[in-house]
Amino acid sequence: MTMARQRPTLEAVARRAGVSRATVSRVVNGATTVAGPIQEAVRRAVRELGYVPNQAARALVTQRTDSIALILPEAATRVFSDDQVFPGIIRGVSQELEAAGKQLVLMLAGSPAGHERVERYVTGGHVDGVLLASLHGADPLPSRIVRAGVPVVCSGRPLGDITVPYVDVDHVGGVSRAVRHLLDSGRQRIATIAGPQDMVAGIERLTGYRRELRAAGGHPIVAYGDFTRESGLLAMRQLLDDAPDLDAVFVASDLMAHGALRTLRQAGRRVPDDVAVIGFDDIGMARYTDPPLTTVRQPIQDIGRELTRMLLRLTADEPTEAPVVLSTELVLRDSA
Amino acid sequence: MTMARQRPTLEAVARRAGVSRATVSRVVNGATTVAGPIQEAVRRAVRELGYVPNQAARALVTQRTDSIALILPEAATRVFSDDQVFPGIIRGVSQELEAAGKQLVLMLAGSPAGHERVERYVTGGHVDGVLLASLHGADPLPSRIVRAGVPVVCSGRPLGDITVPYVDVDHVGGVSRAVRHLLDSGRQRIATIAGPQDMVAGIERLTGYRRELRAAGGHPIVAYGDFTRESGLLAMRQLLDDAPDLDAVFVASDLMAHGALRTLRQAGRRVPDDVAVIGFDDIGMARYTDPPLTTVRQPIQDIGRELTRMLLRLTADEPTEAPVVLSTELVLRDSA
DNA sequence: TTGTAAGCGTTATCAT
DNA sequence: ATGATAACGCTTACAA
Repeated sequence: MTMARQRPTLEAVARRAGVSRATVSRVVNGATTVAGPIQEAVRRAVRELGYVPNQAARALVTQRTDSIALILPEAATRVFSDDQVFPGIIRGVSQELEAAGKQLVLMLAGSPAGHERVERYVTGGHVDGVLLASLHGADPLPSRIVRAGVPVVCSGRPLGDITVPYVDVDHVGGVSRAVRHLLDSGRQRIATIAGPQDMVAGIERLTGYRRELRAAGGHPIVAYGDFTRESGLLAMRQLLDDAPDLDAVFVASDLMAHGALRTLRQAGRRVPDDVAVIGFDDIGMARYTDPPLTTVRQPIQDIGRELTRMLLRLTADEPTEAPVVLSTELVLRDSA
Repeated sequence: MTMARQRPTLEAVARRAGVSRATVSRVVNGATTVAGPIQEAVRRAVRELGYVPNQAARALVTQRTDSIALILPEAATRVFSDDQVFPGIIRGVSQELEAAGKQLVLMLAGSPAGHERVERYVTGGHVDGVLLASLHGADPLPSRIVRAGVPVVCSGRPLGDITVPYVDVDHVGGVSRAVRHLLDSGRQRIATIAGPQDMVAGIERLTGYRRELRAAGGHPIVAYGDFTRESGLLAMRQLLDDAPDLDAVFVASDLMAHGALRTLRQAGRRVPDDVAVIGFDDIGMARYTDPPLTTVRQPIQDIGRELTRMLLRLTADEPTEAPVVLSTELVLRDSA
């Protein structure tokens, strides 16, 4: 039943329609220079034979594949958690790609082996360009891909290599505003739950906290998480241990903030009365926590869109792109 | 900076190493028939030039791409929710594919346009085979892809076309056990929150409930959800409205069960004392609900692995595969 | 407007 | 063991 039938080629269609291969190619690719009746005949032959162009052959000559890879150097479990940041980016990317008629190819690369295979895949010419998000440390992947002549755009400033075009958000500015808000509302002992320090987002948000606090003569109190809810829950416990007198905490992601909220409740601290909490991201969930979360909003979906637009320009051979930094905004709800 | 340098070809490597293209090809593909020193020279040339084989050219002649598509006809938001079923399948698929040295290409197709592009992509020869999950209604996609000569395996029996190989779980058996357990523990008014009726999983689980209940002379009480937590929450409300005297509910997914639990608490019903609850899936979260959820376990990751093994056999031209049905098991925790 | 023919970068089949 | 050379299926000058 499956019967892997020989796929019909241009040649076959041409014979059936009684024209040349070139003409069939023209019709298939929507050229306007083909006479009406002949177009009709070709289309019929295509339909009857169930012809679909062989992409490998087409790519070989055009040097284009009309698809774009989005690489996430993360394990499946991580990407598909309830952290709505990845989905937001993916949605933005999908939208722009859809509009451009390009296909999105999503690739996860948790393991080192996966990392390598992904590199071979994209440098092997399977895609016209690459979007890279959630980079850890000074990952050599971006510069490797660039060196292979494949256009790349990163989400978040890449740590090692500054020459790769990227889209990022104003982490420091957003965090500063958050900490200042805490300060302005009279908080004295402001702690933070920082993100992983091998990722720009983690680093920058901690920098923003430190900078603003120092400017106010405050004393940093830091615990670290990895952007997961569980890690936020744990980090908050540690914070409570280290500094039982804290009265505010800036948490580097909403998901971690959610975990922190749980710990605070278990510890009998009222939010925001005893402890004010501010998150970062403004994912959908932030409205539904108890109490609703005050947070630094980053335009997640716009990141995906901007990334994609930049990459499409790059693949269209437009000149090198300057980094784009999107702005963040403090969203006041009830937790601070 | 980006300088889309001409990618070096086999030809270039051959010239540099002072050998023929054929020899380079042999070395690159790990043939053992090449003399040591020559191998060395070729490898050096490859390194110096940064040569990477052009996959389009290779695919054109070998008719293989060494990559497999996993298509999810769902929007990004849906796939990347906190329903851990998708990730589980993806993880299983990744494992098997990794072992086989094949690349996973994940494709989401929420919109009709996306649907069509995905079809063109896979029938265009970008991949050696296709895994299809989360099919809705009598989606023509599987048979279309089969007709194009590309091997396909579906997760869940496809609704329209029975001729496509698939892997599924014993929904009916699992649900029967769950309902029987409820009956055996003396429950009298057993309701259900069913899944979407355009998906096998939704249909079969409802069938299991109906069948078992009817056998016991019971009276079905049904509300419908779409496998999301929110829909479970709503459906439970409706159930409480329709049948305030219910004392048990079988919910067709753990995520919906989680929503239902919330509604029950809000309504002041104690679980399991007033109302017993049984879910389906046994995702990680099921241990952490309050109370921990009794549920029908399906081996999610194994589904992914089995799917992949089956597809790999198919692409290796082994004969048509009979459907595989994995068994389910009732996991007793505290909610029933 | 249509056809002819030259590649695109590999692999694979022959010879040598 | 190595090298010519013919495909693979398509696009695209260039001719007609």
